[in-house]
Amino acid sequence: MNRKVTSLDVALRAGVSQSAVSRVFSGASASKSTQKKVREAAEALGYRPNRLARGLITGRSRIIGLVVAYLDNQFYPDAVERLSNVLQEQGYHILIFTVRGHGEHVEDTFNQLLDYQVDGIIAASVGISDELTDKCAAAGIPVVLFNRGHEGRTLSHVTSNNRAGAAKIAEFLVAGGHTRIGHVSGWMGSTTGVDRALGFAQGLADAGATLVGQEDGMYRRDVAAEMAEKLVVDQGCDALFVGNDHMAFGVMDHLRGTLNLRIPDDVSIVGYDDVSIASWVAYDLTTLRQPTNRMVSATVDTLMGLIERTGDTQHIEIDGPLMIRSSARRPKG
Amino acid sequence: MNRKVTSLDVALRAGVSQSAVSRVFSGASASKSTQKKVREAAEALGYRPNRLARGLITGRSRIIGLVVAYLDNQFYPDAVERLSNVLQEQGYHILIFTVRGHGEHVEDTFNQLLDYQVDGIIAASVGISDELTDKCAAAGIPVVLFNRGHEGRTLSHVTSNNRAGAAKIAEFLVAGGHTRIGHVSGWMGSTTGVDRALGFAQGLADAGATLVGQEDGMYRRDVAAEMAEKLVVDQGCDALFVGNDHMAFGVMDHLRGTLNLRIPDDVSIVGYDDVSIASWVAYDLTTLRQPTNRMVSATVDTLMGLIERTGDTQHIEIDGPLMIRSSARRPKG
DNA sequence: CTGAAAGCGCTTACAG
DNA sequence: CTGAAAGCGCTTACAG
Repeated sequence: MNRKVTSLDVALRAGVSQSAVSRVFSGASASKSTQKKVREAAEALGYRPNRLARGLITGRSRIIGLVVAYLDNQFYPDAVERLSNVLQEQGYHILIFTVRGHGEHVEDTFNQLLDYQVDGIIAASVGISDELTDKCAAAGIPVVLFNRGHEGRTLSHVTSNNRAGAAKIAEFLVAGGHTRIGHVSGWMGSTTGVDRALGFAQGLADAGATLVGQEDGMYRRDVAAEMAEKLVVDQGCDALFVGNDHMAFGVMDHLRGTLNLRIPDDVSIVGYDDVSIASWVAYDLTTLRQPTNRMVSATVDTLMGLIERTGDTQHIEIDGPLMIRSSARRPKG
Repeated sequence: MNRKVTSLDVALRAGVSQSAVSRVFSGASASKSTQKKVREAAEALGYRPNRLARGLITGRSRIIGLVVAYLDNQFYPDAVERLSNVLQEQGYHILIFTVRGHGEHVEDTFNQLLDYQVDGIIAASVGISDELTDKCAAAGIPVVLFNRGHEGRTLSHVTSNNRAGAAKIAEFLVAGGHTRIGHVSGWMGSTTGVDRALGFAQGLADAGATLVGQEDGMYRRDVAAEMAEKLVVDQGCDALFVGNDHMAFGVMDHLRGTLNLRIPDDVSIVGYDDVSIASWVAYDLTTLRQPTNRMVSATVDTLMGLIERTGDTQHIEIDGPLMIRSSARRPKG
């Protein structure tokens, strides 16, 4: 294994100074002839600038820390892929940290992220404490929450319009003629879970209906299935809004497979996210689509604005459409 | 935003030299009293060592580059999560690069990875050209292929035993009484696709059966569905081995949803991977389980051995069990 | 054990 | 435009 080739090696071969080499690769001014000599020497030697060294001096690592949980919920790998693509286009790369959903180790994770001198942090599906917010602020590292809101006004966040979306679902279910409507919520320790539950309740109220029951599905298939059974069997619900698609699939499997109920004949099911599985015929789930592409763009734009100090803290909510499929009874006419 | 706190700040406050601070944090020798003074000062100042600076001098970034495609196939996010967890335990972190499945941009991706001075590279579901292999070797960066083999002997790789696994499936299908057996293969441009096809053909031959037809599913749901239709409708297959679960779900959806066939009554379907969706009752897919945990451990162990120069190139194939569920007819008795 | 010094591979004022 | 020099925040021989 050969010694690493550095800018000095290139300089020697090209017959210019090391600074000249640096200038060529950092896009600073350099004459055509210097450019040419340097590029040829670099090519011959297989030289590429060391980004860590560059980062040390510029204070920009071009690394974005991404904290993510729930990778078994297809929404997240999909979002990670799109975030990665958009960030790569801008010359940034993702250092990924996986955590459990309910907030353990998040602090430790953030510390490690800061050690790596990331230029910014995207926290997907993870809540952030005030201390952590302060610490990042003190370190000058901008944070954007993806698919999670934040109580305070200090952190940027990008979500779909969870309240409006859930209200749309409520309206749809009532219009479908359902009278015993229940909600298997997302984890009520998350803003997303809370906002969807709030919006749903409000939507029902606006349509003159009431919620028969609500249980916390904890974003888990098994828990959601159990809660759905409680709502349907014990409380006689004939329609369920399930807080995300991932849980909704578990609910459908349990209702059909174990309880032998028909969907939507016996129970209507509506989810939230519109992950690609939702359109698979085995589920054909009616669900509110999260506008992932626009959420991703907004997240990256916000983060870049913060990093480059051209933008400010943003709280963005994007409306998504209801994807009407066959898992829930459709309104007549 | 405060200026970054450095080891010098800590040294000043603790009344020791900057080297002493460094020693405390790098675990080199330091007296109890120095340790104490430094830790207190660091705590008070909120100091944490800059890993980039450390990496510059040690030549170890503690970053592992992970190149991955097909994130819509649940096998990969699952593997990424486990790789990330195991690596994190060892003090490494993952810089993630997403690429398309069929090998474009892989070269560019690797270059960027090298720019970041990664200590090693894991390529999941990505093939590597010989030039790329050489380049990484020249840079002294070890590469381990995950879930892909490699023609040459120079690259380490970890897979399940694709041939044995596929042979096991062939045996199972023949024992189930099927006589018209087809294969929707994984992309034949990948070693995984090829090995499974080879093993399947061999398994059939060993069981005294022959393959009715084989089509390339390209690891895509839609393509696989189309090829399955060809095999079943045009060639009268009554059993299909589909090269991975992700395609198998697409095939099942198409067969049941569009062609109105019953599984396994009309057609038996067997997949490969045993992603968690496979056990969902909507599919209940008979499939060969990839031993993901062991593959991940083997991958990380191999990579660590290479990085620390304590280990050698490895070619590891791990056997996985056939998970018998209801998507394929079971042998009698 | 500990401090002063050199150096990792770059970027960036500063003169010329 | 270009080179010499300082410096980013660390680690690590080298003396003491």
